[in-house]
Amino acid sequence: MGQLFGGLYVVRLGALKSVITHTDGYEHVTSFSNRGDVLGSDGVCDGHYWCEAVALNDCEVIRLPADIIFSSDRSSDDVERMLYWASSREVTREQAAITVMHTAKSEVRVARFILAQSERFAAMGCSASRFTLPMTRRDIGSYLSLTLETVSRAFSTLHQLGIIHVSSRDITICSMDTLRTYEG
Amino acid sequence: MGQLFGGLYVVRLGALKSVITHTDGYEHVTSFSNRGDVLGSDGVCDGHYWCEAVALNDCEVIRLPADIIFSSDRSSDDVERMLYWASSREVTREQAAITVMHTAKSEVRVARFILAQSERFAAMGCSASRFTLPMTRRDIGSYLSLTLETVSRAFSTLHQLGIIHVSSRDITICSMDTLRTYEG
DNA sequence: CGATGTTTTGATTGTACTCAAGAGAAGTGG
DNA sequence: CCACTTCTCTTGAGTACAATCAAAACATCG
Repeated sequence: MGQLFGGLYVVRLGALKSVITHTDGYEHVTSFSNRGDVLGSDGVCDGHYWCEAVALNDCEVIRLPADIIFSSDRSSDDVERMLYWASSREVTREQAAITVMHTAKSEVRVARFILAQSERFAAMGCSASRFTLPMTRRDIGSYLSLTLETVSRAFSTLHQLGIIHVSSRDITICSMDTLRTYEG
Repeated sequence: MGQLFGGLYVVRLGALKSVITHTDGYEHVTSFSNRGDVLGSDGVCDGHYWCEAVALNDCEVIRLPADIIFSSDRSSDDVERMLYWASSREVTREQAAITVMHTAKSEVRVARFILAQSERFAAMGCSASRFTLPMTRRDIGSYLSLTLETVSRAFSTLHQLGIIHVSSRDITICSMDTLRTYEG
């Protein structure tokens, strides 16, 4: 965080979280990254990274040096295109996160979060209905602007409603449709 | 909103708000813009504008066409630099907004908001301690993720504490230091 | 095994939302 | 100029929700 922009990073394996530490010590999780995601596009604008990436498990990350990305000969047009695409997706997710934060009920936020995770696992070729979350309840809470207790309670409620099955970080979605249409 | 990117816009006079309308009809005010601010940098990434700008009073806005900004000859380096600078500032403000949204108490959020407005008026050469807000309580609420009633109550509380003087949209900051250090 | 971190659950509290009503400001047309 | 409408703003009362404090079960790791 605050470091000079040195390039982009592509996640090849594992999961990470992006964290912004504010001056008052408060830490906010801004995003979770899986295989195929691009990290570091937050450093493109003014040449400094805004957030810090923390591995949630064993990771493998590939670095794309800045000079390759911004080479003056136009041999790297595809890289540049990818960069724009990545930062565009970042904006989309940020906006979506803000929307979710406004959605009143904590259970709905958590339901949407589980759904989003499910879709990302599916996109990686894994099961959409059974997966193990790589992050803690505290991380989820920070990401959704909730306390870890509230997140835990939301998981329990969704479990009791028979929508999902929860065993610590192992999640099984019992009724995908109910989860999708869940509005409290 | 959703329109093809056609360039950037510089505010020459007046005040505007940027609004994102979500699919469920919910409107969220993402920023307020004054003289000197740049609008439209949200459309750079994927070629479509994400939000809509609404004038809060009589405005004068200058358009910088896209082809001038992205001209292949490097005669427009200063424009390009301004573009990056503007989008960088956008990110900064967005991050700051997220932080403020996490600050628990509504009165603190409103206090910070008043302070930010004061600084922006000062930057425009106007008085930092006496100004008229161009936006409604509802707009402020949307921006700070509060209801208009809560915003109104926060103004009243800060008034009763003798920190500011409020008469509808006319604000007078009585004790700048107290406002700056206000933490509830 | 002890130590540390994570998760769950309970009880209580506080804050902001909701609903509601009225006052004030601003603009429209007779 | 004055009703009339339409916004905006304020204030009150009650409620709902998530935060907080607290404790115990569970997991992970050296």
